Amino acid sequence: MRYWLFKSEPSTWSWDNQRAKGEIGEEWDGVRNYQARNFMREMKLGDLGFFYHSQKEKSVVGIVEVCAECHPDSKANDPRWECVDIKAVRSFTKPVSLDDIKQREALAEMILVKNSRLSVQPVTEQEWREICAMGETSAHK
DNA sequence: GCCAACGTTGGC
DNA sequence: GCCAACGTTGGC
Repeated sequence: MRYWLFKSEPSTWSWDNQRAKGEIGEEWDGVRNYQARNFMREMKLGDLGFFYHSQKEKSVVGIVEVCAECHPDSKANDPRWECVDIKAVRSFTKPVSLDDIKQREALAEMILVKNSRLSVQPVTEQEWREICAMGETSAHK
């Protein structure tokens, strides 16, 4: 099982929009970048991902799960573009900001930091654990 | 709002 | 197949 990060502008598609879809989830449509698409092709059912708000917030706000593997993007009129479906799993009790991430030595090599323009990217297990620990206080397990 | 970094397109 | 021109993203 692998870990990922999905980036979205809240004004286009926010964490609230995503959560409103519940267990059904939603297509991660709109990706028009080969690197990002290729990562989605590698995703498997049950893989987990971070949901990141770009632009003003610049924070990881919650956790999502892949609930449909790669398929054609229903909103694209070009068959090259594909996407997975994801559903919200839970919200962070404390969103983890890009600043927080940059301050951690262990997270300095994240693609989020190194290549800010890639909207779908893999996350290592160590990075996953670190950010989960930062975002979820012990009070909420 | 600016601009650096990165992708894509198309002429040659 | 190269590369200049252009477009987009996202942090600042």
